[in-house]
Amino acid sequence: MNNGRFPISLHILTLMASAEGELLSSDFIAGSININPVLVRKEISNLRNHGLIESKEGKNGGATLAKPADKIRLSEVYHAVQQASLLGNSKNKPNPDCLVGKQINQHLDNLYQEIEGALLHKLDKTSLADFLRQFA
Amino acid sequence: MNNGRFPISLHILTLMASAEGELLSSDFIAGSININPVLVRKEISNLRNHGLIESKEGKNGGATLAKPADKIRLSEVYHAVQQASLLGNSKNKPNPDCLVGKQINQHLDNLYQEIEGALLHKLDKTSLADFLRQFA
DNA sequence: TCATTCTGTAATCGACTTTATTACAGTACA
DNA sequence: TGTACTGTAATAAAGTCGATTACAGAATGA
Repeated sequence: MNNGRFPISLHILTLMASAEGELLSSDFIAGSININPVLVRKEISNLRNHGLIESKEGKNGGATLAKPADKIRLSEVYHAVQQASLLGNSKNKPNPDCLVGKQINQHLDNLYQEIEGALLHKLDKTSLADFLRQFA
Repeated sequence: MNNGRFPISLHILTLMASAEGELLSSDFIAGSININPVLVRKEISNLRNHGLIESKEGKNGGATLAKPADKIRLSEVYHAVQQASLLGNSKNKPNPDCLVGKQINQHLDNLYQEIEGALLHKLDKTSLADFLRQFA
């Protein structure tokens, strides 16, 4: 997956969960994460496409959660930002004349799928509300 | 983690497991993975530092497993190549004046540690010999 | 001894990816 | 109708990854 995006998306969602329905501007969020506001808007756009966030344009606009924080699983966040395989698909084209090379990608894929299953199981057990609750 | 290295290291180790004690040259291995031999030697160097491989310099040199394939857990391979956090530590320095920003890295770290635990549990159950056994 | 065939390692380059930045159209509000 | 936002494209800057070159050192065997 695109490593840097998960923490950013989770940060955004955590801020919104703590704001309890208030609309947050991309500038405000960017100030908390300490990144560029355009990047925040891009992530918000992605999270919106995945049904986690609603946003409003224009003056006094901003974004907020599309559903209660206890209804958002961290596995959904993972799915929203996940692009590539977890441990990295070898983009190499191994030698097909080699017994190991010929089959390894298939076996790697199987292994990744198992591992990702374990990871998603964990993430599925934690809601955004659970995550927020840790903050003192 | 450095995504691309896990499959490469596992490929190397799988070749060695299938070669049963024979010394394999970096050129031969590179030919199976279809990457540059220098990269192979770098990975071998790393795996050697982690006690998984032994190598011999000079003519007719090469590398072989340092212990039987059924004594090598895939979790060891993961540890050998793992550098960064699984889901990616935000390298951002969040705003310390923000309640969420101030604490989020700590909570992200905790979350990652939990998830990584689940992942390692899976990888710990498979040995290199198990992995090789899948190859027809 | 000495040419050969390897490993080990550093250094550099190019390709690719990621993030920051600039720019600007569109929308809502007061 | 000015202001404060979002949405999005385009470009630039920075960082990362793999390939490649280069070369010293080690083991072998003729």
